[in-house]
Parts: sequence; structure tokens; C-alpha cells
Amino acid sequence: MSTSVTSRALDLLGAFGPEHRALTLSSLARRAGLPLATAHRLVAELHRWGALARLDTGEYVIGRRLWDLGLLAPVQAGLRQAASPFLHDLYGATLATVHLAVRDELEVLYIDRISGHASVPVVSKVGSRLPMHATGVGKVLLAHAPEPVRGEVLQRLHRVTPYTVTQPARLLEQLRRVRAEGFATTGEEMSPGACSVAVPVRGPDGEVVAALGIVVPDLRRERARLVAALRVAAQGIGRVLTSAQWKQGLA
Amino acid sequence: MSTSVTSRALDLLGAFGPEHRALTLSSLARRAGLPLATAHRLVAELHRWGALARLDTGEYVIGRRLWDLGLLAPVQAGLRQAASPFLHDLYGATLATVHLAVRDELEVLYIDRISGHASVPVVSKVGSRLPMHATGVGKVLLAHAPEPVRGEVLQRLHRVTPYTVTQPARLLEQLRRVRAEGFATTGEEMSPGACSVAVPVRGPDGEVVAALGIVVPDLRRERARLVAALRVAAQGIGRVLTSAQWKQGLA
DNA sequence: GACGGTCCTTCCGGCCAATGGAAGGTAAGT
DNA sequence: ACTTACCTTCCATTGGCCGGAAGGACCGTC
Repeated sequence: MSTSVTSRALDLLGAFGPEHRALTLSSLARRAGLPLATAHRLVAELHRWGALARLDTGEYVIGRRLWDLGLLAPVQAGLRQAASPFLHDLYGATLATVHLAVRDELEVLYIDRISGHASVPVVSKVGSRLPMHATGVGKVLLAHAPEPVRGEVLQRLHRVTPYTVTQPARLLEQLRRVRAEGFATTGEEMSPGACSVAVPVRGPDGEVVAALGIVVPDLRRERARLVAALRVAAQGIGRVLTSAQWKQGLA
Repeated sequence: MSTSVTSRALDLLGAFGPEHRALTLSSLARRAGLPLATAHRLVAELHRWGALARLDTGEYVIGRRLWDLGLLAPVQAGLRQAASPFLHDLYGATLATVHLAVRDELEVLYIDRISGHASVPVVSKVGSRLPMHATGVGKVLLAHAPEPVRGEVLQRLHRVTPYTVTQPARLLEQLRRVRAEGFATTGEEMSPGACSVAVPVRGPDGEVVAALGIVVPDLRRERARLVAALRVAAQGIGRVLTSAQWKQGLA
């Protein structure tokens, strides 16, 4: 055993997640694998510092101080900053949910998002990770990912909705077309009633550094217009991405 | 002394701030008031867990794992979510930098922000805190703050630019007008070349829960139109803010 | 090429702070 | 009144933390 105090405290923080935003002391202890008394002491300390806050129900949640800290993280800061205005343009032109995402290991990491009043409800949130084979931005990133990654992902095509592509051969063919045509689409493959289009964002050296996508209820009618708008925005982002700003993002 | 290990680790994290996003090991140790060897051990542990990341320069920055955690914090989550679409509308209508802010003790805390291509460069950032007496959103929040808070703030009107209002009597008169007219303005009081207009966002019970503001290079020409647009957006946000969604935000 | 500076990393024995079982208190459900 | 589940406090034991010191890497400067 011999786990250090620090790592225990961190494990308590790690017990929080998208599915577990509010936890009682005892569930925190359980999830972190700590004796209740120990968890109690550590949680009290985290709470005193402001890393955790306590709701009036007695449950603990991530505190404001960690929110502050999180915002300081240089997670693709250069990319986010460069892309922000273009995302707004794109939203203005389409009034659809707009996504900016990068690849994180075998998943898609959503870096920024805009959704308006009438947008289709979608699962994604800034900071959330979703499977690559079932999202528009995911397919774009997968199509341009290094071969080993693609291999790994193709082995684990789990079904999300009835329309999710789960046959490796079929997905491979789609990826080929993504590279050839320069955009990817999905049709209710991640969540019912949501279709998406996405294009690659290319950095100064021409390599794909991110994907830009939008989610709409129906794709058939104006795919051409959407792809055009996406391309304009993606090119704009790429132009702004000088290597100076870009170096900040870390793996 | 007798500072616990955990609080020492947290102090190391607390050494980061808007002005100090990247720190070397030794400056971390200095800022946290820890012996180098101790800091080294703790930082290594934080790094291993992913709370800190290391740039290729050897400096440490806040890591992705803390970014993830921070996004889980329910810091005005209900408000942010409710307001988001209206912020975009507002940006679309004005093409100016748009701010959503709440009061945090004696300062303004920026909850969300949109800035486009041509917007005036401004200091604010999501998560940053600025003085209330020199910003549009600040004046709105101050005008509707409880008396003790207003008293405190009026005693500390430090000058930021040559145009900053530093006479308590004059600011009080402005706040009176803010309450009467329903909007606040600033003219280069926080940063040169930036003027702002802001209006209150009222919750279900009519109390002021946030402020909505925009920053423009010049105010004289279309103040009326901007105020009108702001009011529409603020009312929209207020309407969406059911008490159910609102309870999440914590002090 | 020796020197002064700043940085990072490793080591290890003394000592003190973290540990966690146990007991007591609260609250809700049966 | 019993049961279950939660939170909080206490304290004797002990094992992990502490941090001075030593060593190494990497600048620039003389």
C-alpha cells in the first residue's frame, strides 16, 4: 500500500467526474478507497482551502478555487483563443451547435462549444470526451490520426445508437472519403435526432490540429452550404494559428 | 507552523495565478514558502497525478486533469447555461465583446465572455476578478449590492486610468442613476480606448443576480441601441432562470 | 577552462504528523 | 423502538514526511 497523503487527497478529487459532480463524504471515501475517518480529515482540509465546496444538502462539489485554477491550464489555449471568433461567426451563420475538438488518445476532447436557443440537444460539453467513431469531429480526427491510433480505435467500435457504424471495413471506407472530400458527416450515430458535419483545422505546417463541426437536426437539405461555411471558418482559424501561439498547447 | 502535507500541496497549486501561469520548480517553492527539496517531492507527486504538467522549458503549468475538474465546478453553472444563447445573440447583434459577470465579495467575477475579431482588446477573462468601480458590469452590481458592500468599496476607489472615478460622492451619484435608469456606462475608466454599457440580470424574484455588459470603442453614437439590445438579452436570461436551475450556483 | 550563478535531483535518519478503529451523535426510513 | 446510513471526534501507535546537505547539469562571464 503505502500511498502517500498527497496522492490520497488527489484520489479524492479524482472521485469526481461528469457523472459524479456532487458526492457525499461516504461515497467519496468509497470511490477513493479510503477509510471514512481518513477521508473525513482530508476532505475537511480540501474544503478549508476551497478545493471543495459543500452544498446545503451536505454533498461536496468541486470548489471555486479549483475552477480558477482549471482556467489557467494551457489546454490548447492558443487554439481556443484563435478559434473563438470564428466559432461565433459560424454560429451566427448557421444557428447550429458548433464544436471545436482535438484528439486525446483514442477519444475526442471537446475544447469549445457554442449552442443556441434552438439547437439540437447534444451530449457533448466542453471538457467531455466522446468516442471518435460516432461523431463528426471524431471521424475527421480519426481520418488524419497516425496509423496505430486508427488501428486501436477500429478494434473497439462499440454501438451507441442503432445507426452507429460498428463495422471496421465500413468505417475505413468512410475515413477514406473524409480524406478525399475534406469533410465528415454523421447521422444519428451518437444521439438520436442529431446529425453532424465536420472539417479539419490545419495548422501552419498543413497538419491537422483540430476539427470543427456543427450539429443539426437534418443534414440532407443544406449540406453544401454548411460544408462551405465550415471550410471558411477552419481556414480562418488556420491562418491565425501562428506557430508562436500554437506552441502553448500541450499533449 | 505545523502545516499539513495536504495544505502544502495545495499551497503549491495556489502559487499559480493569472500572472503566473508557468513557474519553475524553485519559484514554486519560493512562492509557496517551502524548502526546495520538499517542493520537489510534492511537485513530482502532483505531476505524476496530472495536476501539473511540464512544459518543454522545464516550467510547470496547471495540468489537464485540473482543467477537467475545474469544469465540473458548479460555479454559477445554471446561470452560465441559461445565459449562453443570449450572449451569442447579443454578440451577433453588436459584434462587440460581451460579458456576463457576478459579484464576488468586493470584486466583479467574470463568468462568461465572448469576443470577436474586431472587438476592442480588454483585460477581462473568464475567471478574472476586476474592481467594481471601474467597469460597467461592476457599477451595475455595486448599485444593487447590499449597503455594507457598497460602503466598503467606496472607501477603496483606487485609480486605474486617468478617467477612473475615485471620488466617493461622484460614484454614489452614478450608482443612483444606474438604479434609476437601469443601465451603467464607463468611458475608458478601466482600460484606454474601451467604453462599456451594462444592465442588470434579474432572477425569478426580481433581485439582481448578475450583470450583462458589452465593451465598445466609442459609446456616444449608439448608446440607445446598445442598451435596448442588452435589455432584451437580460430579460431573456431572467425568464429562463427558473429557481430550479438557479439553486446550483453557490456563494 | 575555471568560476559563480541558478537551476534540478537524490539521499537518509530523526521525528512528528497521518492513520484508522472505535465510540458517539444525528437523521431518516420501517 | 429498531435498523440502517450518515457524519464527526478522539487518541495511541507508527510509518511516511521532512529538509539540510551533497552532487550534477547548464548556463553565461572573466
